Amino acid sequence: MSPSPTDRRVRRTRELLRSAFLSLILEKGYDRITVQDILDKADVGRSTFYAHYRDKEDLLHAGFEDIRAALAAEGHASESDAGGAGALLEPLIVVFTHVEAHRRFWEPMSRKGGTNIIGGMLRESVDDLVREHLRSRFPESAADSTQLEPAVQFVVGACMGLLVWWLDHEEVAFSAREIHAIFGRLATPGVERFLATA
Amino acid sequence: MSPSPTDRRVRRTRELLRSAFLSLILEKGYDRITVQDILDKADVGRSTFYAHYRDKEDLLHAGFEDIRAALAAEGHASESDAGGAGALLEPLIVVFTHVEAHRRFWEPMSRKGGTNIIGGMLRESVDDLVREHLRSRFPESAADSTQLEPAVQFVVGACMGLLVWWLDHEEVAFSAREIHAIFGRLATPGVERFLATA
DNA sequence: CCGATATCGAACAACGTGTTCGATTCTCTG
DNA sequence: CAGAGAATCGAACACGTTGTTCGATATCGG
Repeated sequence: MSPSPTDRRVRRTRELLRSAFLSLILEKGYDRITVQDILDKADVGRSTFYAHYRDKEDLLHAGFEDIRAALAAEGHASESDAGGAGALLEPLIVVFTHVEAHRRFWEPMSRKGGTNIIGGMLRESVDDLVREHLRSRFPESAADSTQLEPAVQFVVGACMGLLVWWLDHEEVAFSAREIHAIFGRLATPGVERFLATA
Repeated sequence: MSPSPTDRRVRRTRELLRSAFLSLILEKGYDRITVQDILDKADVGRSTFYAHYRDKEDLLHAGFEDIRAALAAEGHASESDAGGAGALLEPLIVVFTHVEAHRRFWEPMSRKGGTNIIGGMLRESVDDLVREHLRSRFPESAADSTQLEPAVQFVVGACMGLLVWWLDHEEVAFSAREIHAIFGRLATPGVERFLATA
């Protein structure tokens, strides 16, 4: 993806920007961050920023690659562990544990107003995970995308719905395992029935 | 909500702004609209706009009240029709038919980048609908909000997921009734099991 | 050491926002 | 229908943000 640049200055600059951006997200949320904020905190010249990234969102995408890759990897691991044995949707536990571990980062996702970019990126990862998982579990149904896709969108939407609510209500204090169990109980029966009848 | 103003000028101005705004949404999507765009199309003075609305979003909310009310009303009607008899989640058909009827308006909701405000407003309506419906169907479970809420968020998320996908893929060509049926098949079993065991 | 390259930083143009205020026009009421 | 009150106009303004440019300077890799 990003073939580590040879020049030390480039590495330095990108690292400064990336970490400044991250801490700003934790501190005030993505929407309220201004390019100037990033410049100040990273102590990097304005023109330098635009020499590396097109804009704020570009920087976000670049920085998000790590998280995305990590999630996908965990997903695959959990996938092959379970083989085809475990409960349907069991592999999605990685999403919940991941979000639990990076709660501070993902919390802004649930903010009512403003852009949903951060949530959108998590959604993409979940989307990939779910689609691949369902495809491998129901090879016959998977051929017909008007059969598989609705199920995928249904599961992803439901999952994101629960995630956002979970993040937004710290007082609820479910563990990742608990909320995932609830998700499983709610989603599994319908999805199984829907896709089993190929 | 908005106690129809007595002064004709006020009514006129608000109507001009509202309809200009709506046609702009249809034409270029919420995000790309500028206050100046609205002013030009409505042929209204700048200061006049700010005399009525705090900003773009305020205008959106005001204009959205109609849709919101309509949806809630349809929901209630469909609710009492079914009594407690019909299939669980049957009343949600109104959401799908509504979106189908106003496809042009809701389509921007599925745009990847940018704000999700429009979708958020639809979500709020669906949220109300679902919560009230589930509450009336499962009075015992409803008492415990850690029981009811996850189910609500699950259903709303799943519904929105399907809606967005549906809007985004005109080529799929499901009717409102069909997509709602799919939704029902996917959601009903899990929700019923989850909430029945009070 | 040196040529190439990255960074700096100030200045700039463009755009969007929201406010102000005096002049003008319209409406409701008595 | 007159006139007090209220709404509208519109231009100007201050402000913040964005993305670009360019010459001077610092730093790198070979």
